[in-house]
Amino acid sequence: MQAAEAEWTPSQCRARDILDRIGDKWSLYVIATIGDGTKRFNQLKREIDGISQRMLTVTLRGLERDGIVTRTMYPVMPPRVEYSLTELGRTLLENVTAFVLWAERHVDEIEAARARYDARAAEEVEPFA
Amino acid sequence: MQAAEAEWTPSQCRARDILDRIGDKWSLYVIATIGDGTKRFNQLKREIDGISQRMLTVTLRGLERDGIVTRTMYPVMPPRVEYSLTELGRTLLENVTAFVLWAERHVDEIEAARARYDARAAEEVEPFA
DNA sequence: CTGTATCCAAATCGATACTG
DNA sequence: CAGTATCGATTTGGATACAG
Repeated sequence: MQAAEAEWTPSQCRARDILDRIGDKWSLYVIATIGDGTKRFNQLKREIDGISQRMLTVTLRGLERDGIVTRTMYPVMPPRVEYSLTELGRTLLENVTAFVLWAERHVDEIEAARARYDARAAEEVEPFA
Repeated sequence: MQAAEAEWTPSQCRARDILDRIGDKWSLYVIATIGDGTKRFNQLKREIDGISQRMLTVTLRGLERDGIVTRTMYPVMPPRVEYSLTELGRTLLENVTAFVLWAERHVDEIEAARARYDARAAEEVEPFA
């Protein structure tokens, strides 16, 4: 397709499906919320605003499959399951944290940019109303 | 909503909608593909594998609105439009790049983890087949 | 070339009910 | 408590047609 394209692009490399996974709706939050510690299922559910039981399960399974999260089940009643990051997961956590910090640092700047953009768009519709 | 929640979690902070934006399907690739340079619309479309015209437009508008991408239009025929990162966008690019590099560095490890997980899952269905 | 508009298919997601 | 199963609503996204 892009045989003439000598340059490397992220969307064409082998890491694509890994990037896609992290780019899903919840993985980033799950990783950030587990953090350095150990968390139980419902604890995560409470702390991640808006996530449904289903999506937490699906996301955790995906991260477990990728070797980013470990799942430890204690065969007691009621069941107790603990999640924490693997060593690999903790290297990813550094990136996630950097990213969250970036967002925090620039939240005002971005909201201002949005306001400017929206005002500009409204103006173009009604220039001098 | 979460007034009783004293603890800070990334999913409840003001940066939430910013993180959500970057976590969409294409933003990361668009940012990485524009990179330090300047790219035209169809150039991006060619280099980002699998993106449709519609989604490239939608993603670029979102990034432009957030002040991450600038759009420069030359009023010629045929139209020529160039996209590049703003200063803010370039600070984000650093995070994106770190993230892409992380994925590249660990792609083998993750694929191995996936294979292990899948083998394990198959085993549990047919323990000694 | 760089879009916008419309329509439709598919994936995603949340609510609910149920299980060990 | 920690899930699984199912279903319907919503969202997303691709294909197509068309415009400046």
